[in-house]
Formats: sequence, structure tokens, C-alpha cells
Amino acid sequence: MTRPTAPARRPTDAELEILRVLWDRGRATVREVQETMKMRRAPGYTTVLKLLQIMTEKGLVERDESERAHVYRARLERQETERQLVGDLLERAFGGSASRLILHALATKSASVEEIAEIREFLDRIPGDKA
Amino acid sequence: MTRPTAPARRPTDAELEILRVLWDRGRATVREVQETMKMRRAPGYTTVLKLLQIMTEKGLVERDESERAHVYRARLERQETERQLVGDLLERAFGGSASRLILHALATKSASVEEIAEIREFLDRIPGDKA
DNA sequence: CTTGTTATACGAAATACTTCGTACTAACTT
DNA sequence: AAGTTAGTACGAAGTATTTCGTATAACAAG
Repeated sequence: MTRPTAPARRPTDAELEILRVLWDRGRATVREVQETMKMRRAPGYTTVLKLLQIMTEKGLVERDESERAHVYRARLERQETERQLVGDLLERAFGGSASRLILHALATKSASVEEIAEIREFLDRIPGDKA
Repeated sequence: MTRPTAPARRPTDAELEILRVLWDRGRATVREVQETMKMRRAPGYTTVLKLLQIMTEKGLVERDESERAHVYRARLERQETERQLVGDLLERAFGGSASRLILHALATKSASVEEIAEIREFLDRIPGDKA
């Protein structure tokens, strides 16, 4: 009865947590990922395994099976996935208006002085901005 | 076997689309929401009805049943929900670093000259920024 | 009053997400 | 060789999301 739902264009919550571990470490076994994640969420070993298997099917990660303990790594660069996530939110919630999203992000006050300087520099380098 | 999943802290895709219609119109019947959505996604009438019923249970929207055709409106301001969504992405993908998120948003090039000026003004008003 | 229109309510189906148990296998220990 | 350890594979359960059909009630037109 259900029209096939449009394919999810973004990693799920659990997938993103795993990807972040892989981005930080470059490559990791299931055990290593799970140990690292125990800090935050503490999913069981087989849960992480299952997720990595699914992520392999989806093409989110690559698996090296040459060793007994398979070694995984992210298929996309962190930057690329971040770009997708931001683009997705931009469309879904802000109708593509980057500034509205940015003002919210700035309002979280989590930006440090250095970060703000970095943002200024970036603004200065945007072509066509004559302000 | 499954530990109850932590409650989703954000509206789903379909819910967000409906909320956007309600924010734009202020209040609307199922019919009005569905007509407006036909442009983009074209879900059937009863689908929109069901979603609004669920959203009522969740407390995302309020229902006025005084007329035959119930009238719905969003419980939270657009701003508040946007803030939640941005905060959520910030945590999930950027570890709270607003500037990394912002640089991605800026890189989409969808920000107009006016918007960039607005962002600059906002930056200037951030206390403690002596750049 | 009968018929057609428009509404809500409700249930059910299909997919997706997350979790973990169980089975099995390879490797290491004693 | 037998037992222990550490790994993968697989299936299943529970919640969530999205979709729509069907039933039913209210209302409007003849």
C-alpha cells in the first residue's frame, strides 16, 4: 500500500555516530568502533557490527576483509557528508536560505572568537559581496 | 529485545513539511494543508489527516475542533523549531562547532549579498568579539 | 428523504531504524 | 584434542515513519 519512500539522503543518527569514529580514526575494526562509542551511547558489540554490515551494503563504508577482524573506513570524506547534511537541512527547514540557518548557528554562542574571525575571512572571500 | 529508542527530538520530514505550511498560513484545515502541499510532494488527503492526528498526539500542533473541519496550527514558533533543528545537527554532526556548520552553509553560495550583510551585522553584535 | 459530498477516525501495510540474541567459525591455550 | 576466546553472519523484535483504504458521520441538494 505504501509508495516506496524516497531514499533517505542522509545517514541516520546511529550511522553518523559510527562515521564520526571512522573519520577520527581513519580505519577501525568493529571492536575499536564499539570501544570508542562506549563513551557516549554504549550500543552492544553486535549492534555496531550489524550497523556496519548495513552501512557496507548501503555503500557508506568500505570493508577490508583480508584480516580476521574486518577493517572499516568511511567511503565519503567527512567534509562531503557534512556538506550533504547541511544542504539537506537547508532545503528541508529553511527553503535554501543559508543566512537564516547561519543566524541560528551563530545564536548558539558556541562560536569562539577565533571561529568568528574565520567566518569573517570567509565572508570577505565571497565574490560579488561588495558590502 | 529492543531498548526503547530515545525519543526523536525533532520533527520528521513529513511533519516538517506540514509545519512549514502551518507557519506560512498561521492556521489551516487538513484540506488547506493538503492543497498547499500538492505542489511539492502530493500526499493523499487521508495521509495528511493522519499525520496531523499524530502530530496532535505528539503535541506538535494544536487542533481547534469547534468547526466541522478541524483547524490546526503549530504549537511552536517557526524560530523555535528551527533553533532545535540547527542545534541538533550541530551536536550530531559538528560536535557543537558552529563555525564548521556555518562555513558549509556559506559554501552553498545561496546567500545573497543582502544576506551576507546581515550576517556581518550579526557578527559585529556578538559580545566579546574583538576582531 | 435519498443521494452525493466532505469530514474525521481508525486500522493496516510497507519501509526504515536500532537493538540484540543465537549460531557458527577461526584461532588461541592448555 | 578439548576448551576458551573473539570474530562474523543472520534473523528477529520493537519502535517509528509514511502511506492509504475503509467505515462512518455530517451536511447539502434535489
